Amino acid sequence: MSVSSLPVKPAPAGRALQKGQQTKQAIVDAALGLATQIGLEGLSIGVLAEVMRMSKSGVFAHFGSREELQISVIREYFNRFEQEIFAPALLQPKGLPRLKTLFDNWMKRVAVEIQSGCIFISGAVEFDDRTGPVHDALAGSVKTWLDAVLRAVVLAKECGHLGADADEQQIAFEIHGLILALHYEARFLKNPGSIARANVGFSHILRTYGAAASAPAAAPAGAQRTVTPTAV
Amino acid sequence: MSVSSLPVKPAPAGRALQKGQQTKQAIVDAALGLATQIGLEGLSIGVLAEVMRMSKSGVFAHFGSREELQISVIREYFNRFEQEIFAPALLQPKGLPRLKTLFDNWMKRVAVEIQSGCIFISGAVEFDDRTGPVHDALAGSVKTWLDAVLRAVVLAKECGHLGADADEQQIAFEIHGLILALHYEARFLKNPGSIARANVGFSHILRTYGAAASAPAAAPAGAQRTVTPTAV
DNA sequence: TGCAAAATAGCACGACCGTTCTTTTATCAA
DNA sequence: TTGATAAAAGAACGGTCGTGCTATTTTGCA
Repeated sequence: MSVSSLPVKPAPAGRALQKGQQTKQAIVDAALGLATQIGLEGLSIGVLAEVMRMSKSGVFAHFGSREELQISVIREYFNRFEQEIFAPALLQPKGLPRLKTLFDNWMKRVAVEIQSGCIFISGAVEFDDRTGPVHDALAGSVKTWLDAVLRAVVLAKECGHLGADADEQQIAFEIHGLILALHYEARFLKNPGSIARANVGFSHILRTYGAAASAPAAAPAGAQRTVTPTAV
Repeated sequence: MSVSSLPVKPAPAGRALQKGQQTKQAIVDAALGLATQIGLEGLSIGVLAEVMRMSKSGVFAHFGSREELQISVIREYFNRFEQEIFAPALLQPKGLPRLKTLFDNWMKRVAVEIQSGCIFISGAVEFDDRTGPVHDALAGSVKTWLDAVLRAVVLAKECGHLGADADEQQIAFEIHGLILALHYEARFLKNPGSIARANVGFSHILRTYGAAASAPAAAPAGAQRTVTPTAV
């Protein structure tokens, strides 16, 4: 049976359904704005409808369930994350330049999120012992992102920009810790100077694991080490 | 007017009100158990009453408001934190021994909280842009605790166990980051090996900021540094 | 044992939640 | 302009929430 023989072919084939997708995108935008502030769990269809100046059922119809709305928000957040942080870093050459750009862009984003919040962090707390599609969507996005960071570290090591004995997972872990501490201390405790401390911490990591920092093979622990400035 | 001339003096002066305080403590215990899993916001009087096999109003009467219940939970959590982590560390001599004990006990606690959750972390996310008495109680407890960590670092530096140019706030910040990364990656992402990475990170911090790691005064950045084993 | 007071239960309230169903309005191609 | 269809609104549902009120039970001292 050829496709063209189907009854009338409901017209809007290539053409987008225009209005519908358009307001749906607007709803997701607004929902993301709310979710960053009050969390994915705090996000309610009622207040979202109020913000959108729509009826609850009007908003609801676009998603069919609250979970689907939350997943849409996660996807949108991930896309922006990728676009603002990851994509520009890929334009940099592999190795330290790319890793530094990645961290810098991440820091810029978090600096904004000190005011607005980060759903990768709040969501981790909200869904850490829950199962279901929302948890999976969130965990998947976070893992994809952290894997991208890890890959940047691995490439930097392969380029010889990090010590041959550097543990890539360890480095990624410590970088993640700096970001989390920044978010915690700046957003919750309102501690000034947190941004500077995260940056200093990153330069410490580069110094500790920098290529020239590797001790000669089989050197006893605590042997003298040469530490390069790593051109920060 | 003498005290004894007051009307009958409602008896239970020195004597505790026994039963009331007793069940209240039991309620707080149960509430803490729930709050670590589902958060302070997720904590509801209804399910708490169910767990306690009491009526909602029976539970409610002990606190007068949900906020007071949450604050009681925060206080209880802080007390346990102090008792399990901080008090034993004070038995150690100032300097590195005490700092290490503090970190080790903290790690032990977090290792448990990978299953049960930590309200200093989940609460920070839930109350980071909210005001009121619950936020204040939580922020106060966290600040007190982080200040205790900072003081341990300061003492270690004063004892000469850390480099003279070591930034105490920076060290405390990086330690906090390790704990947060551990909690995030182990509890939410179920990444194995996170505990080891936090421990390795801590020994890196001690190595980086260790007393012998201090470069001679006014040495140019990137000058040779001697790194001691720091006797881990 | 008796009795005041404390502790707990029972019930109802208003508010908000996600969701379903039905009806009205807006869209867009023919 | 018409008419099928998508989009949005409206109203209602069962549910849970925190909280206030009034009874009932329990406690602990005289």
